[in-house]
Parts: sequence; structure tokens; C-alpha cells
Amino acid sequence: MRTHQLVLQWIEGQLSSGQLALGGRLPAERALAEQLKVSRTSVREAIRVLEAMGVLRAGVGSGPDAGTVVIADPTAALGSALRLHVATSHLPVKDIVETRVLLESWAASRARPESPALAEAARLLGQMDGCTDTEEFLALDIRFHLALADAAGNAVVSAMMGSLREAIQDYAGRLTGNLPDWDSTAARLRAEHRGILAAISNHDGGSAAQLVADHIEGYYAEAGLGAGS
Amino acid sequence: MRTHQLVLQWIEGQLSSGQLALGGRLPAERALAEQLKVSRTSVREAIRVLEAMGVLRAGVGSGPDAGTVVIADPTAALGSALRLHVATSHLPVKDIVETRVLLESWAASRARPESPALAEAARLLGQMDGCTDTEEFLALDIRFHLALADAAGNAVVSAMMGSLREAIQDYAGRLTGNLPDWDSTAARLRAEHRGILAAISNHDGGSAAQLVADHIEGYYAEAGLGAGS
DNA sequence: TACTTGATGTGGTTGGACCACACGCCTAGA
DNA sequence: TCTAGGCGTGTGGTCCAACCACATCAAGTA
Repeated sequence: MRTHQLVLQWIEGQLSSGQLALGGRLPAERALAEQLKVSRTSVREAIRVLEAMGVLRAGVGSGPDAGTVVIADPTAALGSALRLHVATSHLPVKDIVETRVLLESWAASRARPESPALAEAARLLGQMDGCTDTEEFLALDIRFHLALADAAGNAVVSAMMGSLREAIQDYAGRLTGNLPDWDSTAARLRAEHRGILAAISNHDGGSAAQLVADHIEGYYAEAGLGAGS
Repeated sequence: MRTHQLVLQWIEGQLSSGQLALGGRLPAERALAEQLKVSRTSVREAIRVLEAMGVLRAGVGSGPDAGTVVIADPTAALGSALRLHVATSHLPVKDIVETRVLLESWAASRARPESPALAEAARLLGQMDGCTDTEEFLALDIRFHLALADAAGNAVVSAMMGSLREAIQDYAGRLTGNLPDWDSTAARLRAEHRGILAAISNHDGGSAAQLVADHIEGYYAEAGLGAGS
């Protein structure tokens, strides 16, 4: 057992037992090192790992933003892990898109019409109507799809959706250059978004799921390869 | 930009550009530190992160197993990340089980009967028949379900399935104690496994998906809370 | 030839030092 | 009295130098 793993175990234990909760603060690195009888280096290595996993956030200085505090950002961990393994060509982009279709169509079929996340999605849709900038449109589009995922009320699916999105974000951005006519594409995407939202509002989960799948795969087909709107 | 993140970027760049591939070796820590004009500490912190993400593996000594080499274990990264966030109570076990049902039933519906992974699943099923030890049975059960997921041919879904499993493994293990009669449960599980395999062999993906969902949710209901066989 | 022994290179760990930063007290001035 | 500045204190960020344990390989020895 390597030293930093001992520190990891200790922190995970504190989290499991509830002695360290969301928003809680870890002891200072030097204090924790002394407490666990290890070097500060080992403590720092453990903190780095948890930071990369979206469990901790380290801040310098003093005050409320300082120190090492517990956060909860599962998307960050899953996202960077997926991105790295895509980089090693071990996770094909095709599989990522396929998984995204799977998760997102499920989320659409399970989305509750009264969910606040769905209201947020509708608001974003309104913003996209008056949007002329391509980059801004895509940013809003991402948030729209994430809100859709949130509306299903499954935190794991939401986190995975976000991470899949993050993993292929650069890739998807490059694809927009392949589009022959961005304006017409944007118009189509807007219309499809409205259709999805309408299906969910009508409690027609089956249609919503199908529309989402078509929506993503349609973009996939049009842009030539791998990442939907 | 913190120093270790610079090292992370450099390594990710090497991976993306293909100059560092699966099985490749990183320069020695001291050499890499000098090359990037940073301290060995920062290099080590970056390596720790990538190690936790299942991208690198560090080995001491000399020879083939020594040095820092590129591996590809997406499951490790996703699994520990999910486990940690479950520990913070930010990802409900209920959502994990629900996601597992979603992914696994999809995998069953897409599994190709001629897949080698499916043959492996059948082999494992045979081993489980002559198995009397509870713990060994559960270990084989895990491998059976993972083989099932692999048979769909989607690396992302396989990795996510494995990570979900890992995240709630301890939890699932504790649940077996709740069962009133393990022997009869094991017999039922075996029969259900055979049914799933048969449906896939008959190219009846729809039935297979439904059987898998029932299989997992049945165990969930019987054990009282959260993790299927 | 077979065994021992040391050199070499790897990651693993440690302690100490210094830096930049941000807050909050505490003093000097208005 | 009230205000504005400076300085002390504690935080993470970085670096360095040294040592350890380990595994291999080559040279030397019986």
C-alpha cells in the first residue's frame, strides 16, 4: 500500500462515515500530514487525485475560498477520464455518441413535465431563438441538453451525460465546420428542440425518446461523423 | 495554470498526437521533470492523477514491469469516481441501480449472439452451476454480467457498467446478508441467467432486455434495497 | 559453468525551504 | 472617533536534495 493511498482511504472513510460532508473543510495539508504520520507530499498527492475526481477543491490564501473543501462534481471526473481514454483511442467516438443517444433518449422518456429543469430547458430554447452567434448557440444547446437530462431526475445519468458531452466537446466543435449551411441547420435544430419539449409536456415519453434519438443522429449524419447538437 | 496541470497537458498532448500509445513508456520522472523544466514533485502529481484515471501504471525496479507505462483501464477511473461520490451521498444508490438497469438491458438487446464475449458468458454460467461457495458465486456473477455488457460491442457502455458495479460492490455484498434463503435465490438467478442467454441466442433482443431488467430489479426487491445480482 | 556480488536505474518517501496569496488585526494618521 | 494603511499569520504551490526499496543486468569469482 503506497502512502498516498493510505491518505486516500482515510479521506474516503471520513466521507463515508459522514464526518466530512459537502462543503466541509479538510485539515490543512501540514496538519493532516502530521496527524496521519506521513509526509506533506503524500497528502498532496492524495488531494490531487481527489481534486481530479471532482471531490475536493483546493484554494490558497485565507478566508472562505481558502483551504481544501469538499465539493461534488462527478461530471468533472467522468469527463476528463473519458476524454483521456478517447485520446488513447481506446474509446471510439462512435461508442460515445451511441451511449449519449441511449442515455439522452432514456432521459427524455422519463422526464417529468413539471420538473424545474424542464422549465429551464424551455427558457434556454427561448434564448436560442434570438441568437445569431454560432458559438453562443452551441453553448446554449449544450445547456439545453443537460437540462433535459436533469429533468429525468437521475443524478448518475445526468453526470454521465455531462461527461460524455465534455469528452467530445472539442471534437463536436470541429464538426460544425463541416456543415454546408449553418443557418438552416440551426433552424432545424430549434424546431426539433421544440418538438421534443412538446412531446414531454404531452406526457408522451416514447415520442420524446424517438425524437431525441433522431435529433442527435441526424446531426451526426449531417456533420459527417460524430457529435450531435 | 498550476505546474502539475502543465505536465498533464503535455502528457495528454502526447497521447492525442499518438506519440505516446498504449503500452508506451513515459520518460523517467527525473528526466521528464528536467525536460519540462518543472520539479519532479509536479511530474509525480500529474502521474498520480493519470494513474487514478487508469491511464498510467507506475512500476518500481527495472525490467519490463518497471517505469511508467500507458495502460487503458477506463473502468478504474469511472468506478472510483462514482464510488467517491456515492460516499458523499451525492449520487444515490437508487440512481446507480436504475442506470445499471438501463445500460445492461440496452446491452442485452444489442448483444450479438456470435460474440466471443457471449461464449465467455455461457462458460461462466456453467461454472456457476457447480459452485457452492456464495462469494465465488457472486464473483462469477459479476463476470457474467460484464461479459454480457461486452457482447454489445460498445466500449463506453462496458466501461460504465463495470464502474457502476465497482461503485456499489461493497454495498451489494452487504445486501446478500438480507436474503432469507440463499440457495433458492442462487437457483433462481441461475435460471434467469439461462433465460437471458437463450433470448439473445434466439435474436430476441427485446425479450433479453426485459429479462435483464426483471432479473436485476427482482434481486433489488428481494434483498431489500439496492444492488442486483 | 554456475553462483555471488555489486553497479545502475526505476519509482517511493521524506523533510525542509521558500513563494504568492488573502484575510484580519493593529497601529498611525486624519 | 473613525479611517486607511501595513504587517502578521495561515493557506496552498513549488522546488530541491537526499535517502530508501526494488529489480535487473553485468562483471567477477569459485
